[in-house]
Amino acid sequence: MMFSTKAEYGVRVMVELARGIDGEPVPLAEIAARGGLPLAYLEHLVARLRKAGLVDSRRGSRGGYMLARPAAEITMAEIVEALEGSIAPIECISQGPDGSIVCTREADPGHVCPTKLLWTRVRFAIVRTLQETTLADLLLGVARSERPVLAATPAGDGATPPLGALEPVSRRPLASGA
Amino acid sequence: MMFSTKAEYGVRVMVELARGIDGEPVPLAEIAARGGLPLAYLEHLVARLRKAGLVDSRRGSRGGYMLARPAAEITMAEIVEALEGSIAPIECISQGPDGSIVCTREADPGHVCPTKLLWTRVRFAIVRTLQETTLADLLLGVARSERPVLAATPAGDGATPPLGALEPVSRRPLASGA
DNA sequence: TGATAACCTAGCGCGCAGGTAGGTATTCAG
DNA sequence: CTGAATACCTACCTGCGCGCTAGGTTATCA
Repeated sequence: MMFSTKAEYGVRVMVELARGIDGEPVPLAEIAARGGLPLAYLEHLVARLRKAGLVDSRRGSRGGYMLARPAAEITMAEIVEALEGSIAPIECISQGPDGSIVCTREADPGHVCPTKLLWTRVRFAIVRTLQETTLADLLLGVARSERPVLAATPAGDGATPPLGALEPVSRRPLASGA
Repeated sequence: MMFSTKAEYGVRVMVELARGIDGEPVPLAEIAARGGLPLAYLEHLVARLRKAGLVDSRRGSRGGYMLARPAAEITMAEIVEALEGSIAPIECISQGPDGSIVCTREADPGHVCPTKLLWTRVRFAIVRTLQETTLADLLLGVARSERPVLAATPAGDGATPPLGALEPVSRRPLASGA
């Protein structure tokens, strides 16, 4: 609904690569078959990942793809942005060349867009989460598989609409080294 | 890109309503004209807002829309959800009837989807941000630049550190040359 | 009584996500 | 050397939902 299948499939591909034996490339066909995903489509996605320097490839027989870096040093932000392009919650909010957040409808310098604050916050929340989660985190989450996920909806709070159960972000790895 | 114009326009409408004189309805045509937005389209959006109990209406001459509650008691989460439906970062993640987060591709009880953790986190980050921001916050932000709840302070706009500064995607291979 | 504005239902175009198709280049096993 | 396996590339297709329009019917006020 918000991110496309590019991000969804792409992250799955990266997880599969992270699971492979170190140094041994994983053929894309294997990943496609295992996940029930269209191979030809994955090829497009993995091409972007390669251009972004997230995966390396080996051609020919016994070839395939492998992570360009250790899983702990690859953040979801890198993966998602390589696939989806610059992250923006809505059309009118984007990131200028200098890194500043600009609002399309805020042409007049005098006029301040009241909604800019909201979308800036939302964008930051998303980006931060994507950056704080590494590929290694996803693998760990699977290893310690059956966590007691809290399924309680705090609907008692009159003002709060139906919201989901959530898992706390417990770790914050994010070594700033890239 | 992620939220549609429904959310964008809808929030703008709500801001305009919040600016109106208390008790005096604001005609939608006025909001449309002021924001340069298509009136007929806004009618659809405001209909959803009304069904969600966020706005009240008065028909006929001198009619219009007004907030159903004080601006400080209306969260962005309510607005966005009324317009966009249940908030989910991607297709395969949705909220079950019991409030728990379910993953479409995770049918097998034995098999744990490794990417579920990521999207659950992302969803939570978005929802929390939307809930922590009220309509009144946006008005205040316009009146005076206030420190946001999250450290997302865009006050200087240069305040997007390497952390928040995702490299723009280097490849635009679209080249759909006519 | 006429103007104003909410309210309702139906439809439409077109961009694009999501996927196919078919080819070429490279590497390995035997 | 040959053929299979695999990455890599370019082009094309297609359904559908977003964003918007159209044209009506009620309700309310001056």
